[in-house]
Amino acid sequence: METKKIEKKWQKYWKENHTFEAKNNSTKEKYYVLVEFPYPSGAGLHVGHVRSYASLDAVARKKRMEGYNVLFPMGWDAFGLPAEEYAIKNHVHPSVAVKENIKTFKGQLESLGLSFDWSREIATTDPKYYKWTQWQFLKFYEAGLAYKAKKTINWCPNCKIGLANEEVEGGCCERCGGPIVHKEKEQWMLGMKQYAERLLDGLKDTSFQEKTKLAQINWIGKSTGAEIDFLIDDTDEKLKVYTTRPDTIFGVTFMVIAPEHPILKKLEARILNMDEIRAYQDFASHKSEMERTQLNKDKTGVKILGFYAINPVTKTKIPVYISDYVMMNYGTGAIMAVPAHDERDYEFAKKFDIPIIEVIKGGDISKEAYVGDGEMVNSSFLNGIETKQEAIAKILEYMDKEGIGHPSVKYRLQDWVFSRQRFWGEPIPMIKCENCGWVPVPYEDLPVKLPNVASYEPTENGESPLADIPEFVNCKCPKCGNDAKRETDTMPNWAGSSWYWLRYMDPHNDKEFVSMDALKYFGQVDWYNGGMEHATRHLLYARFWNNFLYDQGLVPNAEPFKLRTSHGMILGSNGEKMSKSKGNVINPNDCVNEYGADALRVYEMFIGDYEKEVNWNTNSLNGCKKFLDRVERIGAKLNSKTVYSPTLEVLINKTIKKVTEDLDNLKFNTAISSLMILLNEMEKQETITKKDYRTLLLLLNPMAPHITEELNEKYELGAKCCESKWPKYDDTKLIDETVTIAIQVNGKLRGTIEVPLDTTENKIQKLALENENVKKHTEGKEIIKVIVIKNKIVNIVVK
RNA sequence: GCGGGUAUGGCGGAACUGGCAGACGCGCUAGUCUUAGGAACUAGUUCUUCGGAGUGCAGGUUCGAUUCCUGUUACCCGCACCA
Repeated sequence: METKKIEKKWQKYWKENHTFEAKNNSTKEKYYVLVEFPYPSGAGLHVGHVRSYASLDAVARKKRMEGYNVLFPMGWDAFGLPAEEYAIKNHVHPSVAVKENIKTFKGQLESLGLSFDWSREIATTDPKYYKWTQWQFLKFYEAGLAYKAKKTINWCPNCKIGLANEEVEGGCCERCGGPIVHKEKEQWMLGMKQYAERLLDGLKDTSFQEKTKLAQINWIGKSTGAEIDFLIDDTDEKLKVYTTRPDTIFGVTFMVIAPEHPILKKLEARILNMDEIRAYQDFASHKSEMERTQLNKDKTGVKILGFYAINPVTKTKIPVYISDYVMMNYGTGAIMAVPAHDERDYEFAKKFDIPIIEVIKGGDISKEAYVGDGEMVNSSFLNGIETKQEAIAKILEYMDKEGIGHPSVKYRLQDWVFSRQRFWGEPIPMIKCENCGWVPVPYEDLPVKLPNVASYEPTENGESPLADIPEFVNCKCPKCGNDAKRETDTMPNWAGSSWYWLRYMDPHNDKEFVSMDALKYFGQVDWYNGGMEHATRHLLYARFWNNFLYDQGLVPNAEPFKLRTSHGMILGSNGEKMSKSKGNVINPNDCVNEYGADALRVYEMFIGDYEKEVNWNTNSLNGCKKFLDRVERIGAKLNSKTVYSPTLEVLINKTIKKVTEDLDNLKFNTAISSLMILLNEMEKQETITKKDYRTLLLLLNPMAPHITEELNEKYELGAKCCESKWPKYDDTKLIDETVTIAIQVNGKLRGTIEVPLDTTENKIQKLALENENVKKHTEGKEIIKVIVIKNKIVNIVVK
């Protein structure tokens, strides 16, 4: 039978027999394998998806054979801009395009024979799904963690959309690449910052790959320092600063506050150069994020005339500047500047001709700021202290006693901007009432559905297109019954993916977002694989969300994922990222048509180190096809015996061990190469036994599920592979009876000898010295030492 | 600037806990069979002046280093005026 028919045949069999459906009330131990669900783009499946799905499919299939009740689900992360843009152009509801795309994607995934449990398929755009996304938003709201705030946000003037920090790349919009500006806007926020420490700490309870943990730690950006109050002269007003170096307080010669700092408003009456300040504020806000970060060497700012700050330790008057190198959204939006020991402060001081006081010995402050450690000077009671830790401890003790400062911890992580001014997202289920303020949509009224309309363009003032739809906007206040208006912002793309793995556990439940029974049984995701590009954003949002649900008693574990792994990208054969414009895109469909799904799967697992990016190579795909053809052809050598061939027994046992371990350790490439080695050896035999062949097929089945089932059936070797037990190896049969021992002279290989296993060291040494070639290299030389490592190597040291 | 990673044949990559570097595959070469082959099979394939030399480079530890240590270079990724 030809490949295509075989593959269709087995795909049909699995579907009709519900072979891969996980059971919710199983007595078996569960194993939850999760791959990131795709955004169903019009372009269809990418070979990169296949790499991840095929590899984790092999894991899932093997775990099933090992006796686990495996949950391996798939769904669609289908909200997002492309569908909306398509809708704007063609005036069709985005759900229409999404439906089409899902159909294409699903067909492609099915043609690969991936063992997803399709009975649990979900889509974030399905009202039955986003009802519960909205429901969970209300939980955040009730807990005080969802709030509306006027925020200086990252605004993309091109997309007319507010972006989270996570969506800004180098000052540019991640989507359109255009520059980001700052804009004040009322936005729904989720209080993620409060969870910073938890998110940091929770990493200890996961076995994420180290690089993923580090990316998260970096992103959360914890820093330990102190908050110190500087009084403003002639007032009770305080300027609170955050610093990691309170020990340098005697070196403070000026202060800098962010241009948006509220104290400017408060002390407006005293400020003599308010015009100049306003002009600078204006200049800073119109500067794009790009300019603000990239031209970072050139410091700008304005000295505030009209008040001073008082150094709480030295009681000296200190001038205050505004400058955009201080950010309002980090720390307190104000810093104490120590130009002698901070590069940025140094540059600013040089530019504005501010004095520089050295308080730590070791550098040359006429040339640059010295940021290293050293002896404290010009610092009153700190003088003479040699280490940073000691100096910080002493000054903090002093500050605490005097009530002027205290230790403080800050995080880079910000609250999550949860509003988007877009149509194609989950409506935020809130209602604004003149009398009652913000009122949540009652639970029984969920979901707040997206309406059917003709135009999907954002409004000119940047509001969601929903704002232009009176039938959607106008409603009654659930509390007082008066006329009210619906929130027209929608949730960000990350919302639906922040809990989807939970819904898979109980996808058809219309009473609860997931039943507690299902949650308790399936617990955490055992193995979650996805792209490295999601190591910070998606993974942090998801962990935050799950930690919150845990605090609400809604899920039984704080951390959602035990293990997180990432696959490397697949690049075009020219080493560049696959893209239409470069003409190097490989379509998985074409590969399946020409080589078969099994060959594509095996190739993508064999292609190289799973975690590294790799160039596509169609020749190599063909090589994998040839391997499968050889597996098929060797069936002709079958004899009727049901034990292992003695000549193959050790190798088969070794191969079982290797494949078993490799599939658990992301080493898909060497798992396959070990099967190739086994096949090579089988081809050298006159005949092979049924047991030899069946073991090969069972081991290969997770990678190449169709052809192995077919051959297993054809030669009547036993139960269906997918319904059989994973082969076990015999520890006592892993070692060959003879070993080859290398003989070195002065560390250089001069010969090898074959000896029975566990030959004594004396005997080996004797044999080694008798070796002809070895003699040649030892003749006339003094043998100083002979090192014999049993079963391995001999090294003869001569002079 | 900070944090992390990588470096092995023509190519993708193997190598357990320090013990025969280059497994496995691609490509290439020669041959067999064929009307033909971009099929299949067989043999070979790190370089070499045939002494040796070889895992980015320079050292070190060791009987022995791709593996451990010190220094260094290149490239890749993440974060970045974060106080």
